[in-house]
Amino acid sequence: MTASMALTSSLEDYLEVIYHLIRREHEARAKQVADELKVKKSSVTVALRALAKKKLINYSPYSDVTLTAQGELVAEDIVRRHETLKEFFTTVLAVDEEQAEDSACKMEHALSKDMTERLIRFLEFINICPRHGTDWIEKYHRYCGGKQAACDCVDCMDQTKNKLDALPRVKEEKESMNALSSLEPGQKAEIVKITHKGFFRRRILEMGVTAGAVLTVERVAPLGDPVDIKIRGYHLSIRKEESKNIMVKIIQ
Amino acid sequence: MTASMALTSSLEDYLEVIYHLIRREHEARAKQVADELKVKKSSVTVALRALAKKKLINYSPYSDVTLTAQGELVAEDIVRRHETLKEFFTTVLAVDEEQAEDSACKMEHALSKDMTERLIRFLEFINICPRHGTDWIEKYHRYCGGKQAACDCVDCMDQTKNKLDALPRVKEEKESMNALSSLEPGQKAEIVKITHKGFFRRRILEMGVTAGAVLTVERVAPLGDPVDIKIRGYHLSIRKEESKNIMVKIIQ
DNA sequence: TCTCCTTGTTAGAAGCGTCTAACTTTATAG
DNA sequence: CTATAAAGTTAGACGCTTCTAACAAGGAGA
Ligand SMILES: [Mn+2]
Ligand SMILES: [Mn+2]
Ligand SMILES: [Mn+2]
Ligand SMILES: [Mn+2]
Repeated sequence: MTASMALTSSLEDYLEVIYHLIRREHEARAKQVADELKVKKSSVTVALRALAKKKLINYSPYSDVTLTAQGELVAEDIVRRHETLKEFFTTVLAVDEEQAEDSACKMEHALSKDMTERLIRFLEFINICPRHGTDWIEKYHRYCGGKQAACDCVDCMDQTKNKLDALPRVKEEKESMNALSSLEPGQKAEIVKITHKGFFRRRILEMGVTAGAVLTVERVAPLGDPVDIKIRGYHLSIRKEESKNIMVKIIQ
Repeated sequence: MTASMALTSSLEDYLEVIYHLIRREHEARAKQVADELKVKKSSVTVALRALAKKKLINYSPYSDVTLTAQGELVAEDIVRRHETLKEFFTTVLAVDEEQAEDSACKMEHALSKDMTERLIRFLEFINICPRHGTDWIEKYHRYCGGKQAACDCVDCMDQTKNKLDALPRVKEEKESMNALSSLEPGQKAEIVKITHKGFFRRRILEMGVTAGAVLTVERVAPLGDPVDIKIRGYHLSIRKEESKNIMVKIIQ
């Protein structure tokens, strides 16, 4: 509405890969996008510019890519379509992982909102329905494998009825990655990524502030500036501005 | 193997439309292809050249298009994928005709041989299995419609077992269109299409040999030349060469 | 601080599929 | 047989996606 027609299949795929990279690797770099999609780096540059123009990613040359709020929504939608198709292919058609993945990623671009929801409902139904359950789909697979003409309907009513509470809706549980600046005194966290560049990056790396290191927040000054932390036995004072670029994962 | 990599989605769609036009209208003309695919005539010309280069159609400028043996096979394959997907969408997901058609035609290009067969087996299974039959899928539709949490499993074993012989595999029954030259004396047929051009076409049209007219073969001379027919009350003698270009549908 | 390797960008090209505009061929109706 | 309409083709263009080749930036180690 504000801008930008629907995405092309190609751009959807770029966005999807960026989404996964951020989830998996904590950052999306052009090289990785290129590798995933098996295209050359220069093609990625073009695509990134297109996605940025549509306000789906934050992109400036030489720096890594993040998703805008809009981009996040669109990416989640694409992934949903992808996953839904893939689940149908693997659990119902018993297609192997690789082909399911492959076909899903080609077809996802043509799966409407409505059909996605219907397909999800269908997959749910297969899992939930107490009469046919997983068992039913297994019968189908046997029917495919052997030449058995139809199913051997004897054990029917005595099927598990308590499969209802086992319905495995994937809950996505977002990777909890925060900026150090957002922590409260007393909290413990593991450093995941330092997004600083140049001089300051080198300085804090030298002081032991590296990915994987565990820190504890000691004190936070009134307006959040500075933040005192304990790391590798030392005490360290970091300015708020700088602590925003240190990404951590909270530890209980 | 002999030539030509896999077709692009676009070319598959052109081929598919040509196939349907020949079945439905007895000939495929560029204009109709353009209308079906909602593209301009000039785009069709380009596509036809591409398909001809791949030896899937017989094409020469200004004349109508036919499928080669190869093209027929490929087209049938495309249609099979299309129909399979569409059937899944309509009968299982209960998607409306138009959207099913639309999505099927976009996704068909990414459905492998293997997956098509699996999907066909799945649709068969749903129809055949004596335990769940059509009823099962109807339950699914009710489950979608109302908020009913699962199905009401009471009438189970006593389901129709004789649905096996009602399995509705579409048998395709090819439209029987023959050349007049292939008929035996005594046979009756309706004229479907006259593929002659120019002078001769005008002449026989004037004599009442027009699409829709019904004729009876009276005599066929020793080597098939000439063929005597009765049409609109008149008798007519047509040379064998010329009767090859008069397409008819046999009437019992 | 300097050097070199990796990562990223730019420029220019190509293939595909489509379009518009102008032209040619074929069919049809007097 | 001729005039006109319809169908088909050609030429030139554009957008999208990708590529290759050459160049630029950034970072890690000497
Ligand atoms: Mn995809
Ligand atoms: Mn995908
Ligand atoms: Mn299609
Ligand atoms: Mn189709």
